[in-house]
Amino acid sequence: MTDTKTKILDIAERLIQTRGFNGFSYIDLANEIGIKTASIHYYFKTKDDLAAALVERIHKAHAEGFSNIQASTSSPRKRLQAVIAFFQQYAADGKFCLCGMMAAELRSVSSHVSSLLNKYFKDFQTWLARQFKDAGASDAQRQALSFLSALEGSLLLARLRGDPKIVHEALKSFCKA
Amino acid sequence: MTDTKTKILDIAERLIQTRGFNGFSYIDLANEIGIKTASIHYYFKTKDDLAAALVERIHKAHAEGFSNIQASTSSPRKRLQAVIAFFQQYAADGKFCLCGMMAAELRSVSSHVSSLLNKYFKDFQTWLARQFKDAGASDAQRQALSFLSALEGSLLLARLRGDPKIVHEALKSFCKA
DNA sequence: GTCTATAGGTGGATAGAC
DNA sequence: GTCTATCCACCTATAGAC
Repeated sequence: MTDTKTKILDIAERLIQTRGFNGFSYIDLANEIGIKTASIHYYFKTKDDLAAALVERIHKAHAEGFSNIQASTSSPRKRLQAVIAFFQQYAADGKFCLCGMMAAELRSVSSHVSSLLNKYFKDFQTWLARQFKDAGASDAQRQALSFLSALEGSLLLARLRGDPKIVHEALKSFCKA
Repeated sequence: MTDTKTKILDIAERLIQTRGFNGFSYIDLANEIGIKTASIHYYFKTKDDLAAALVERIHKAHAEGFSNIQASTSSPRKRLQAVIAFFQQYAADGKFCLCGMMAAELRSVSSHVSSLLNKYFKDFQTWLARQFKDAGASDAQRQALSFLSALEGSLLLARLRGDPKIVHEALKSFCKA
């Protein structure tokens, strides 16, 4: 049996990825878990605290995921392919990137959360840059920025069009060059 | 003196680009204009009607803008540069793309608005593909998709980091090849 | 930890007067 | 066209009992 705090995080993560931070409420969480909203406040005093916990949790999870890819996959191009496949699943599930969503709704979160989002994307870009550098690119940082941008943008378009393959299509060129 | 309906559209456009569709209310519009919320409902019966009008208006405006660039700018690469400069101004103003924002908040709008968003991006991609084709690319449609994705994603990152130049940086490679 | 109860605010939307 | 008045639903958050 999963504990309540984890349940809250799991459901909130899914709801933000599908509906956005301003598109769900504590009542949605409470109803799905079968508790009352007051109990959610016991774990996360404010909605912004919940947002911060979610960004930190997904930052950690993705960092571990990237680390695993680094260890298990031989070539930099194949590592990038693995990342694409992972995020394409978001689109297939009707989800957007959690941090991308919050970056869109930036004005609705505190500067603390905004700072956590910045850290998430900075680490993501650094990992990507390492792949491009290992592949022999001279402008690894810029390529990493382009890849990251195209990933976020293609997730938006893929969900809008109901076609997850768009993510792979938009990022294809980065794995060939 | 601008008429009320145009004022509503102008202010709503800015608020959606900065705060998102779920991040502003009829009271925000009414306060800025100096009227009451009931008067907003006279022009736009529901918030979704307002959303639809905004997507259609910006679709038309951007189509005309692209048409002007097509007529006034000689090379396809320079035309893409002009588009980048236009959207980079959004980031400089702390704004995201209106249609990108609504694509993120997709679950909060009707299927009618969702359909209008699809049309907007389809036309955008078609115009971009024409530029890549004119520049001699064999995979113009795919390049257009990559460009569009990177544009949307870089707008998110540029605003988050408070650095508009990121848009130009992320799209640089498309204007060089 | 979870509950009841409630505060206190904001949301979109409508009816009908002017 | 714009207003007043109002509805009713929803939201985040808190106090205090169990």
